[in-house]
Amino acid sequence: MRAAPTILHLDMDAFYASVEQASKPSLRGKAVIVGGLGPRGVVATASYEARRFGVHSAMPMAQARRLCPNGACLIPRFSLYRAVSDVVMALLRELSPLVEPLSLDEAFVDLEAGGTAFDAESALETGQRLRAGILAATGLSASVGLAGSKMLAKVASEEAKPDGLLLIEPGTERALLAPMSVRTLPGVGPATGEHLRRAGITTVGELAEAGEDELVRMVGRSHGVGLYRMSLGLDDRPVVAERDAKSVSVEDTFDVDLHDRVRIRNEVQRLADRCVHRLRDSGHSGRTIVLKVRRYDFSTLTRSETLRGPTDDPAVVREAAARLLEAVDTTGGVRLLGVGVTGLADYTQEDLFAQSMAAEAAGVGGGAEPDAAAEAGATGGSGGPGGLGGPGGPDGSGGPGGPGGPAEAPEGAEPPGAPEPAPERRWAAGSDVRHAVYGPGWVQGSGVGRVTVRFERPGSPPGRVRTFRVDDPELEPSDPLPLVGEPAPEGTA
DNA sequence: TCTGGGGTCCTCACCCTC
DNA sequence: TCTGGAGGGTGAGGACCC
Repeated sequence: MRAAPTILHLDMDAFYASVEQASKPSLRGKAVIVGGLGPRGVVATASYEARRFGVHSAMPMAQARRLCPNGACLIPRFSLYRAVSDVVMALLRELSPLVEPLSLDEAFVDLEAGGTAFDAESALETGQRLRAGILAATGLSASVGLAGSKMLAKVASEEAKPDGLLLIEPGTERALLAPMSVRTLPGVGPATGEHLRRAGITTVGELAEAGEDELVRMVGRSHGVGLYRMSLGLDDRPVVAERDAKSVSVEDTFDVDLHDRVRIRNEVQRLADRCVHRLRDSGHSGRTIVLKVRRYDFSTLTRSETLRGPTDDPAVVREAAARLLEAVDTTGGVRLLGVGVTGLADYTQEDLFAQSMAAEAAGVGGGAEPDAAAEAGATGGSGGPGGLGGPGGPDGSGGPGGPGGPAEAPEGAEPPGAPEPAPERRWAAGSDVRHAVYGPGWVQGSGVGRVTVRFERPGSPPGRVRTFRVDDPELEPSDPLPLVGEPAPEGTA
């Protein structure tokens, strides 16, 4: 165990919701819920004001709305969160070269490696300075945990929330951890927590008393040994600055279950293309293609296929995904589809020989019916128009919550040859806009051909609300404004 | 009105090779 | 030649995290 508490864990408080409150002055001090707004959306983050109503992450958005009917429900704006996160991570890198980001709003820092702290006193000073720096640079509060290991530093920041700092002195770990819930420990989720609870173990102290052998018997070798060590406060995992990605995947949950086999095939192709796009963006190729299907009853299955060599060829990934789909029974409906690539290589040179061998081995182009044939025969295995029955035909539009996921068109109703009418502009709640006359603002709500915009910006007083037709030519989507640094011009709001 | 998206890691089963 | 075990690769699923 480390002698000095020089591992720092940073956790931004209710990050997405705090960014929204900072960027939308009228929401400060109010309940804000960020997440998917579609019928199957879930909460990504809730402000502390919303948490008082019982709203929390991963809760279905519909339930959150019931608990907190007056809360502002907004779609996430990842580009803005990423920009704010970049500012925070840059501050961390001034403290040490060893910064391990866990997500946009969390990171470990090895202060000793950076020479910024060597004992409790210097660590505390560094932590306070960091929190002040983050507040000045972003306007946001952060919680900091300091300890001799990653696990304890994370526990400390959790205890310090919100807007606090806590240092765990060496030697006090076991006493501090003992009364805490086993769920405090990383790696103990609902399933393991329930498993342990049934064995009469609910606290970290009871975990330590159970002993390593008993824990290994209960939850397996790897997990058992790790749990026992953590229950004693032992954790020697180093802070790792660079981690190689191991997989790339994309998935979509549909507002309404898909039944039509042709539509399902098309969605898989679309996902395969998106996945390859992401794969190429990251400079990787990959060898194993994974298809994920979540059925109407929430049961999830995966099918995978390993090629002879890595690929980033969209056609190869599409074909593999299509082959995998053929082996999956989708009768009853599909709520989610996903395509992923694992076994990543950091080179992208196409090994055509490997691909052709793999395709041959799998029977593609070698006499088995090609996918094009399936494409042409629109009946597939779904029994033709019977697939239309489905879930009672809700329109799936759900008002203004459009971009939450792919909206389900009426199945089997392919677009006719007639020219398509111009699609109605959709304004997602929370998204940034700019009006030619009133300037920057954000969408407060939209429906029945109208969109309501609040005109305010970071640093301005709470702004006025105005309503426009959704097709108002003077209203345009815009990029988010920075939270700090751009003074609000006179006359705003 | 139930349950997102993008990941990592672990376990187990099965097959094949040595 | 047969058999058993070790070990790697692959495929599938579960748990967990943010």
